[in-house]
Amino acid sequence: MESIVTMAKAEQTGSYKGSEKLRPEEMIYHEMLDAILDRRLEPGMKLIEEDLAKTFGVSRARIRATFLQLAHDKLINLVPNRGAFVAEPTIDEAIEVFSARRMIEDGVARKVATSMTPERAEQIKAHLDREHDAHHRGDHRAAIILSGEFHLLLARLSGNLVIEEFLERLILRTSLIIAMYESPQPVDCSHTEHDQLLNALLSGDPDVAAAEMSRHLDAIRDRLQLQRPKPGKTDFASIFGRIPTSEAS
Amino acid sequence: MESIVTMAKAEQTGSYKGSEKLRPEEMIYHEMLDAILDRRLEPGMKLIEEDLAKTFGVSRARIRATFLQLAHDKLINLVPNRGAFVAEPTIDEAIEVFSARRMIEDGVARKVATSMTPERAEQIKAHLDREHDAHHRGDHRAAIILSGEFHLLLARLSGNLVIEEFLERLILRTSLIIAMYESPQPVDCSHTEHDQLLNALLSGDPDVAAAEMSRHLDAIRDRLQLQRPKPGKTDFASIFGRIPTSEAS
DNA sequence: GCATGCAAAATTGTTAACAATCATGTCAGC
DNA sequence: GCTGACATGATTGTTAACAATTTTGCATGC
Repeated sequence: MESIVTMAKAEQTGSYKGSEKLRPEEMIYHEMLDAILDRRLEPGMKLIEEDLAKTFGVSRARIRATFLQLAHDKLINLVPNRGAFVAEPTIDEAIEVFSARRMIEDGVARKVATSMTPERAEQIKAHLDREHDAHHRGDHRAAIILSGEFHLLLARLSGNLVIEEFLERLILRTSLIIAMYESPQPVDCSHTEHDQLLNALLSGDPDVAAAEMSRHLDAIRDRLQLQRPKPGKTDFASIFGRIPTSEAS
Repeated sequence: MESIVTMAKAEQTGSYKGSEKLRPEEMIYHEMLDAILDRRLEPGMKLIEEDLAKTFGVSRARIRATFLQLAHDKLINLVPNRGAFVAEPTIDEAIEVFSARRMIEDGVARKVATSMTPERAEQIKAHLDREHDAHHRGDHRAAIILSGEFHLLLARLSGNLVIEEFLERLILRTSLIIAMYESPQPVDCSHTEHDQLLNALLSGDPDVAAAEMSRHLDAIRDRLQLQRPKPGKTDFASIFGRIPTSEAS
């Protein structure tokens, strides 16, 4: 099974086969990343160093280093003397991430809108074609990846590496949030929203572009189920009232 | 000698003495941070694991973990099989960092301007008073710290923890850039610019606030000497023409 | 039956020794 | 005298064992 992340890198660089030659440390980081974003590792799950070390055939030291990376990206939590746990972004956290993205990507949209060229427009259109392709093929997995990369492409076009790297992490974090809070029937309509975004960018008006970007990010957020208590591993709320304390009802 | 960072934390929390109780790992991170920002560790300098381990009385493993943190913040470079080196931000990198800050802090300024309250205004004014104090006392060190914290305060008032944390790293990175490229006679006039910024924020107009923030960040950048080749450790350029190859002139 | 305390197991944190890699200096050969 | 191979030393990368901590299970006492 391909990994979401290595696939993403492959899409980006155009050489998927090359991903086999990743250094072991990067390989492990990406494998764990994928497992988390795929929810093969559920939020809150304990990550035991030695088990992972054996699984990947490396020493615990390397797993520890990988943990530091993932913790830095807020994808796992590191608790002293307790270990590592897959992150469980709260609703407030999710809202803040979207808010942060809006602040940053508004700026990205402004820059891209005011620095648009025919070549860049073509580049964006080519990407949208691939998004549409994936959508029509019914490839939900690829659609999610490409959707994230659309935002990353705009960040790259804005010409600032610092912003690009930060947004990359924020998009990963968003992926975890979506994995955790997405509605049961995932209605992936973001590809049409990306079309609208392109139109706004082509208008050349930074305010129009920023407004459209904000609308898009809000729409993604609003498609999530951020109002529910959303059961964790131990969900008391949905059990209360049904617990047979002695012999009630 | 107090550390810049622990001082900063102390200013922030109001309890400097408490910094002694930092966990050793954090202590080491902050010590190294300070040394880098103070230029006691010069850009490009090799950081040898064992020496540092002995210096701090810990194992190499901890130093290694600290390196990962610092590398993530782009304050050191980690080269496989070669070791760790204090980062040497290039001119292009410096320009990108300021550009990134402008994109983010424009948004911060907009939010703060539109959500201003009398209490918040007082909070900002109180901070500015401390900046003026430090300036009039001639305490350049404190002035630099407080200047950075001014921007962090605005980020906090913008109410987004994600942005706040990212900006904190970016400010550290800016500090290294300033340490590397500041002009010989440091003219610290940023405290008056912060006054102007407050006025803009009080106007309540997001566009005015964002414009003032951009102007301020550009001003900081323009006070640096980013045009020079800026000699590294081994400065050939300034030696060329004087080297006696055999017996020429 | 339930809470409390204790002991054993599991897991993380730390250290030291060993292996692999890279930088430095030396020497032979041209 | 200069170039390149080689040996040496320094440094990083890795592993395994040990110490400290937390979790779990069990027994004891109420």
